[in-house]
Amino acid sequence: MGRFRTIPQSFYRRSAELVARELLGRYLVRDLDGSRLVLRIVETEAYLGAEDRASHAWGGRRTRRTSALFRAGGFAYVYLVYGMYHCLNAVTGNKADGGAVLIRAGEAVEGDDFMKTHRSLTREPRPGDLAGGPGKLCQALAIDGGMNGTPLFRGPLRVTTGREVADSRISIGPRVGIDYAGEAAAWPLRFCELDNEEVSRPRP
DNA sequence: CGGAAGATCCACT
DNA sequence: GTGGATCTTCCGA
Repeated sequence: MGRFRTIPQSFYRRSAELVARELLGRYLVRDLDGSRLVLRIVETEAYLGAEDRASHAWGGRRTRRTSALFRAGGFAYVYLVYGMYHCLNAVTGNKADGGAVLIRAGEAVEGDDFMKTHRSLTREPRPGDLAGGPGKLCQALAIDGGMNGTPLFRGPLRVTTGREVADSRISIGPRVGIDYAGEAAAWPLRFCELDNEEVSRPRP
């Protein structure tokens, strides 16, 4: 039995809020060209689906872009933001729920040299440089739209067990970059490991 | 069919 | 702290 044991699909078939909290401390493993890159997840955000104005599934709208979001929990939802960066989500709940967890930041555990290359960093990485934000994280692991809809419970991009982060070590705050979402903008659905340097700005 | 906006990041002042 | 990059997607006309 290896160090990184893949988490089964059933883990994701629960509420986005719960999955977001419990993804902290788990490992995101990426197989690429015979190498293995591993990030420990330190920041997530839950998106609740139809009732959540910040969610791409708001109002139940289902478009070409968001179709993966309406699958059963456990699949990746990857989309392009601002024409330049990709964001990785884990779909949660049951089919057609529209819930998801945005994986916002991680700390490198294996393969940091590859991540550094993927991020086009020349100098020595400072805290947050490698994967301290959703766009950076996807660059570090070479994740793009081609991984949209792929399973996270098997295959070249997957989530594995890891030491659980205690409640007392989790800070909770409003989500980032969703000021347009009205009331939902204030909902406490962002989860970070307390005092972790890789967490993105603004630090809660 | 046009326009606006976006779950971001970086360089610059 | 501010603005620019960059382009797909979506909605309204």
